[in-house]
Amino acid sequence: MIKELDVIETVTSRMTGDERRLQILQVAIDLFSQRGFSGTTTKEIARAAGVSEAIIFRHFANKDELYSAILDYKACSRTFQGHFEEVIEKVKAKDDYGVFYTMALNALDHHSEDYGFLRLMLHSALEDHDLARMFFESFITDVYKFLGDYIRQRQTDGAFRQIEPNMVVRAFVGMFVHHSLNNLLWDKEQRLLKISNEEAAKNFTEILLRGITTE
Amino acid sequence: MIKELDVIETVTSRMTGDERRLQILQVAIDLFSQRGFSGTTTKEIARAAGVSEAIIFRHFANKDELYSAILDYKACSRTFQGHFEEVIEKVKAKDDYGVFYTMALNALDHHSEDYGFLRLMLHSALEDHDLARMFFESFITDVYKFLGDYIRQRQTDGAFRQIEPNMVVRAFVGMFVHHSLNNLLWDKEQRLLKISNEEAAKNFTEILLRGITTE
DNA sequence: CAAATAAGTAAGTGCTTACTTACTTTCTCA
DNA sequence: TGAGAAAGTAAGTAAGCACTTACTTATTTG
Repeated sequence: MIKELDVIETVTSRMTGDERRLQILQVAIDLFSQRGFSGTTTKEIARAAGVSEAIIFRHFANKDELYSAILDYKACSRTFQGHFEEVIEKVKAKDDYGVFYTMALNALDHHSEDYGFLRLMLHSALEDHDLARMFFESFITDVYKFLGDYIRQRQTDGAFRQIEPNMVVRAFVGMFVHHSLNNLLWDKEQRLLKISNEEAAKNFTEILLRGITTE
Repeated sequence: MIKELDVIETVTSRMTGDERRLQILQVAIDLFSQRGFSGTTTKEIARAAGVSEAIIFRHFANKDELYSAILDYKACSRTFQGHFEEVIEKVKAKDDYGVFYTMALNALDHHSEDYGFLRLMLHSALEDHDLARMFFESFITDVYKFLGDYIRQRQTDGAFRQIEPNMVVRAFVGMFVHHSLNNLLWDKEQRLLKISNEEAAKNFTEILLRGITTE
């Protein structure tokens, strides 16, 4: 009996400030990604976090600051980081297939395991929020620089045709981002194209590489 | 003096029911595409249409019906239709470059001249509204069928490699849709890649065709 | 162990929202 | 030309919104 009470007390026991703050933030991220900023009420967030509305405003001055806090959170937790490491080896080895395949597969896997992230980015981009701007500045530009540099190098090697490198990146990124977006937004049952991420990455990479290598 | 009054009266004169209904609808489409459904108030719509809020509810039973009416409007005005006609000639001539180039250029031009349309579709897809479903059913599936059939045919001709045709469509559509989305959402100043629609369509088509033709 | 501190709540506040009512102005045509 | 229909409005209403206040409970610590 005492044990059961203990368990309940543990489960139900109050959190420290930081714990609660983080939990509210995660709940908010989840809800914002589903319904967007203006589509989510503070009442809903409170309910989902299992607390009263007032404690949300103890941790965040207002609703906007809640949105802004996601920025720091995402910037620190760096979902974006560490995505290149695996690819860098392939770059050093000038393994064209490896570079593009790994890049695509990593992205596709990340998208399918955290599809809330894509939704959050789309919402914040449509709402013209800083979160989208930061994502662009800190990640998209990096991808273009990273892949662009590789393509430039392989062009001077004579391995790739002379095309504007960023054009090539745009084409390639487009393939797998559109694929994820398609499965997330329009064709959730994947009626048009049901395929594993590996298969998709393989096909995209093959199409691109044949498309840009010198014959 | 009388003339000036006349002009003012003409400009300010009351509309017929149908005219007003249509105008409200167009104003609503514009605002929904900017701010989304839950981010737009009926008061804002009324203000933008230059009428009192009450007349919105004379024409549309509630805010939801306003959203639904866009469905019929867009379905009738068929922004989607007539996009294939130009391509059909190229298909008949088995002009591979023409087919894909025209397809891409048409889409890119359409996106850049009506970028509100893309925003509206994204919003409604994120909000899981019927509008997005209809767009998918009536247009996206058509594109996949149309291009997919062409690819299948050219595969039996021995001109294209054996790849899942819808995979090829996904890759190609991805290139130009992502390009438009990128310019619309993340890189409005086109800092990463400033290029004409013609140039983009040309490059995308070349990459794809080299990627899928038999060597 | 008591006092300070921090986590928590119930019940509000005033403002905004979608939507209505009761009334006025303009147009149309018998 | 005048009555009826349709376009329009001003001024609401109740519910919902972001946010606050005044107070209660639990946890830490000198």
